[in-house]
Amino acid sequence: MAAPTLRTLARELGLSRTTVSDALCGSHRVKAETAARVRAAAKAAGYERNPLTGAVMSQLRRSRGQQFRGVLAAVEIVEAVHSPLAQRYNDALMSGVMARAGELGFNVERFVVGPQGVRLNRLDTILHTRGIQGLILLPASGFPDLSALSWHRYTAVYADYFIDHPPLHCVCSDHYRSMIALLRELHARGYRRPGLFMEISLSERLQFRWEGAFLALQKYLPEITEVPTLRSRNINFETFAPWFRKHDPDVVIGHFPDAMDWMSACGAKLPSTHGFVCLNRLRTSGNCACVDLQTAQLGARSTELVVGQLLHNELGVPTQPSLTTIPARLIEGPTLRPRGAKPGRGDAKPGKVRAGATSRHSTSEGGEV
Amino acid sequence: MAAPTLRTLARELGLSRTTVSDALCGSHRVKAETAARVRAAAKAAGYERNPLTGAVMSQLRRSRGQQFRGVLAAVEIVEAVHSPLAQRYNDALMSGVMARAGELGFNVERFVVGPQGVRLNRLDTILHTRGIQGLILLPASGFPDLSALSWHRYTAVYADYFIDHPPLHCVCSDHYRSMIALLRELHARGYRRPGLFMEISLSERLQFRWEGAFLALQKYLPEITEVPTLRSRNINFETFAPWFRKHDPDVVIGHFPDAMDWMSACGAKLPSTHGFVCLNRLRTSGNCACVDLQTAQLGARSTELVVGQLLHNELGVPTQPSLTTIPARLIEGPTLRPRGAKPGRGDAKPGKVRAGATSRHSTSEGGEV
DNA sequence: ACGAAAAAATAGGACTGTCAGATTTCCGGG
DNA sequence: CCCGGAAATCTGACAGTCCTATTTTTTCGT
Repeated sequence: MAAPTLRTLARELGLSRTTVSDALCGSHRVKAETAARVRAAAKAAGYERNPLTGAVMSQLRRSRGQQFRGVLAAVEIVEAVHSPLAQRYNDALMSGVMARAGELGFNVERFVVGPQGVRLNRLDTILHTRGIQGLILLPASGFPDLSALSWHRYTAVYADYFIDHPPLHCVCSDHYRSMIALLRELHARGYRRPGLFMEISLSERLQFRWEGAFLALQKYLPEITEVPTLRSRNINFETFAPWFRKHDPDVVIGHFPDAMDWMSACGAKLPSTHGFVCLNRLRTSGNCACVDLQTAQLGARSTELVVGQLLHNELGVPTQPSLTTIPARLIEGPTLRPRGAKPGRGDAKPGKVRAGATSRHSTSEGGEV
Repeated sequence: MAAPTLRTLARELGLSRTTVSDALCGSHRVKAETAARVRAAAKAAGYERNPLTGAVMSQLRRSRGQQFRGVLAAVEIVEAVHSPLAQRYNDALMSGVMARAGELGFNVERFVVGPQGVRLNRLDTILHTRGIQGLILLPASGFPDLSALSWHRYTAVYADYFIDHPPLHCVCSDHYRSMIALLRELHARGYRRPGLFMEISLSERLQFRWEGAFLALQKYLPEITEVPTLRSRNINFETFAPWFRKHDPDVVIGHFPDAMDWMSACGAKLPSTHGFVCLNRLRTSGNCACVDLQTAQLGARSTELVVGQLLHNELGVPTQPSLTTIPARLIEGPTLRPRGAKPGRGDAKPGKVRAGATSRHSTSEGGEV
């Protein structure tokens, strides 16, 4: 006897194929009693749905007609005040989200949760009544808890490193790899005493990824003089200057562009005697070399993930959350000497990558930082 | 305007959809003149046939709706000999790939590229004639170059950290975060002198992620005594014993289970005086605590990514490659004392996590390692 | 030159599972 | 008894293929 199909099964049961399909997918549109009956019959008949056909049919049915496919929610969780930087970061993310969502046929609506916006259970209601199923959660300070939402109705991505309530897929910049690539590039330009300053709160938030990569590569790059990291709760001229004067790094890496002034005040000339790289482009005003975290790309990829799951009807919390990362890019600026230029001081040799295993890495990842 | 389909095109041309389909497939059943006319119209209308739908329909028609499945290729690139460990790793990946592929309606075929298998351009031909479009590339040693394949025909994922020829999406274990979580867990169990040994080649391959996380957390965990990492081209008893005797770590972390013997030979008792964690479960024989890299999950996620792109007809090299990671898990074993147990030596205090920011991390990521 | 048979070209039907929208069934209140 | 609304169920349309049916064209013997 031939393998049973949806239609065969439906005829046997005296139901329509749709009802059978819905019943087997656990749709709420079917009466529980009927669904049970269908499942029993399917099991008895040895029916197995063809998942590939199902996927093809699904996208077929959806793509029919006009372009508009639905609405995504961009959810911002604001506990207290929102720093201007966080706001700029979220705006950059959103530009990527909107662009890709538009390409994929979705509209995006922004919601703010917290004291200044709606409460969580109110959001749940709004999303439900509006029929919104796809959520993009913008980075929140601390450890946001969204477990109160009815997750069986939504599919979501958190645009930051980690969320545990509930454990969702995350999308974030690849800080670790970016630091590795940055140091390799600086090394190739002849810098031999890279120094890193870092506020402890920032470092903790990223699980020390900037610093971990920095510490590891200090050990592995050839001819490096290890400059200890300046680690502090509060980085300002008073904490920076003694560290800079004592260890005299030939290139300084850190989050605050103010460091350029501090370096100058200590007698450094940029870029002739010393270099500087800011770790976040959004903090700069375009007057120094910096790392572009590719924020818009992150937003775009987040959107792709959510839409992909939406189109396959994958709602709820994922069984195994994953983290998707995108490498950052080095933006050139007047605070770094280019490749091949002569170092400004005697203790470093002209920038040429040494042969060996590391140089192969350097070649393969040279374009990005 | 909606995307043109076979039927729209046929109506425009005043032909039946069958004729159009045959014409586009270059069937001899259609008059050459008609075929040319159809191809011109298809190009003008921007018609693109959905190959996956085509495959589904074809098999559906032939096999009377039996269980049709698409096909994915799992490609193994073997330069010379394949170490037993690499083989076991790939097999574990494959089990995850096969399982998820089955759920999604795909069969998987394994191909071996290299001296022992087919050449790259031969693979290209095979995949083309078989109509295979989805590729899962298993980890290869070194820096594999697959740019010779006709990438406009395929969508692929590399199941390792990085590939640049061509730059594809990658899926890999999150070694960095796993080390962070592992150290937090060891700290919570009262260990205060963690020591890491690492072969340089291994470390380089992973871009020092194990070590980077280790170095960073040594700085940030409270009450830690920093034990320098044992770093060597070749780790054996002769290199291990002096390091172990000199620094006396209270828990040793590394890839080789042999270290347990070396520790015993130096007078250590596991787990009463010292602990040990192997960094790769596949290297152990189940007699020690170890880190499970979640290999099957990685295979599953890789498959999801490839299938997702296939269903959306997204072929070719991605515009922006991304890296997807999954955290590893700590597997308990007789070489670690449990949480709350008393340390075996006087220099460490009972295992209680200190209050503060780090403890929140520890709580939120405690389950995984 | 004509008609029948052969050949070539094109058209039709059936097949899968899904989803939006239509239709039917059910139930309580007026 | 009927109306309104909700719940449950059904209908139709959709993709590309391939086998078969139908139409059109060509061939060829008389």
